[in-house]
Amino acid sequence: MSNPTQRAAHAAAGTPVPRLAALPTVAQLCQSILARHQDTISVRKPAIALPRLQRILETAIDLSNKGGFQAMSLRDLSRETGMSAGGLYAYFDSKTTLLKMILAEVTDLVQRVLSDPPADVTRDPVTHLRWLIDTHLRMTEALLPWFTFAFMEAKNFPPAERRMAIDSEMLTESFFSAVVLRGIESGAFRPDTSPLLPALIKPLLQEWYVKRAKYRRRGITLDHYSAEVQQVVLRACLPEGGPPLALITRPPIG
Amino acid sequence: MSNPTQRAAHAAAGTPVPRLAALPTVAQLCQSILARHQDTISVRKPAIALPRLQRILETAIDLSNKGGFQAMSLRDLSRETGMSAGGLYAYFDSKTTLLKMILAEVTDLVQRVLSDPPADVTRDPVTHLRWLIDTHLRMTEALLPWFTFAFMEAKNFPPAERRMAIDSEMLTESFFSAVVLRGIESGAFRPDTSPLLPALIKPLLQEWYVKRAKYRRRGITLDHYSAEVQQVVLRACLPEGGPPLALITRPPIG
DNA sequence: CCTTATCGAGCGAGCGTTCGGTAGATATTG
DNA sequence: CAATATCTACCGAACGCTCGCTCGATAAGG
Repeated sequence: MSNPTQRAAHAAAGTPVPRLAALPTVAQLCQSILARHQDTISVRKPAIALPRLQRILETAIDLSNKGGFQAMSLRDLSRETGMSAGGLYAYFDSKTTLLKMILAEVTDLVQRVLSDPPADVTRDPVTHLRWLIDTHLRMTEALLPWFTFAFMEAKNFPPAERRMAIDSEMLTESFFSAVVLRGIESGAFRPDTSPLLPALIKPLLQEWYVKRAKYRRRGITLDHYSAEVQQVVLRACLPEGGPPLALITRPPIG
Repeated sequence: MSNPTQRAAHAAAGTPVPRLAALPTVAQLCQSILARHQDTISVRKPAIALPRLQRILETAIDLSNKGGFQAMSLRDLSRETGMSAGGLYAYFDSKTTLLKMILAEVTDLVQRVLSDPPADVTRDPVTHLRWLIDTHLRMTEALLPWFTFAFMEAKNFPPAERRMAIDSEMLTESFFSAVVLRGIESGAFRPDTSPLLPALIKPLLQEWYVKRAKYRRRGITLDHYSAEVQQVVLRACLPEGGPPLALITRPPIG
């Protein structure tokens, strides 16, 4: 597959990527949403508001993920949550607000997680790039319904929210852009690395959660998928004669 | 960027990819739809039916592409086409049928075009793979609103249509799979080429028409994008030491 | 007993769809 | 070739229904 010389060179590229910091739980996301919407949520006691809000959001996401947000009626949501139509309106003032709650939280989460890499990751661009890819994949895996929702609904937005979704995407791309640029400057990446590469990474990451069922059916694990995407991306930007990329995989979680 | 030895090797990989056969015009697509739905379209004279149907479909696609198919009411469509609500129903028997008309035509088109490569393209896997990528991109570019529609609406389908969309996607992937496999067998591609690679190509092609506005804003041309995707894909499956991939571009149309 | 949280019937608007009606083109007839 | 009959393509008001949302009534806890 590769000669020993290649195997010896660029050994750093084979180093395991550190695991991402602990992701927030769904309850923590809901707490954040609750805090952000104090003025529109009329229920005051957190002990009551938090579990109710969580149930509403999770149910709304579930219902939306089959058939779309528009197709989910508040009667559906009422039946499925066990709350009345009026009761729901203690937690949001319009159906659109409900959508914005979820979306804002997801985009905020992406920014928070990707902008906070462990110190030892940022030392070299190869590790940093691999960390970004792997972390994004693991984050979407852990909160799959939330990201599926965000992806599926972002397209049919009123202009204001659409703009928010676009900005969020640009931000994600900018994380990849920055690392690729740094890699080129430091000589770790080939100088003729395509400036389009950062834009091409995003759809490869989205593919994982958008087509999740397909990869589950085929028995592809997250570790496997992550390694393959890292491989494709690194082959596009690393100089030739590097280490055998097939060996680049993440250590099992533990 | 690359040494002369590399430049000499695998010269075939730098050969221009033949252009795709002429794509159908929108009028031809509508004619095909008209033929396929003779029994549900009650207007008999083609001289009347064809331009009307085309106006209806193009308007429906346009309206759907801002806000989604569900959000487009038949009153909107009626106003925008200048036809009455009842008049529209001479061309489809339900709103869902309208959607199916467009979708079936798009998936059929993909199959027809991708399964019919020029003879000289199929000789070697590298050229064939590049032709598939380039042709898919050019097809979606030529019929951008149709593909945007198909992509955006495929998600929120009733089970039967959803299955159709999935099958269509699998078919597209199978074109890439077949070529990659043939390339591995013939020794043109590295034997450890990821079996996931064909699945990863699709999102890179979708990216072009889904985010068309973004690339237009950045001044990225189709030729440029096509070349970059070819580069990323080929780097993932070609053995090292091949020709300088940056030189692989398509000849200008003309 | 007042505050807080929830209920659920009901409102107006808008949806996809239908259907009786009609103008104009086309065919038939004497 | 005029007169009549038929048909074609379309109109648009109206129907039944579901939607997001409201609001007065009600229940529960301190």
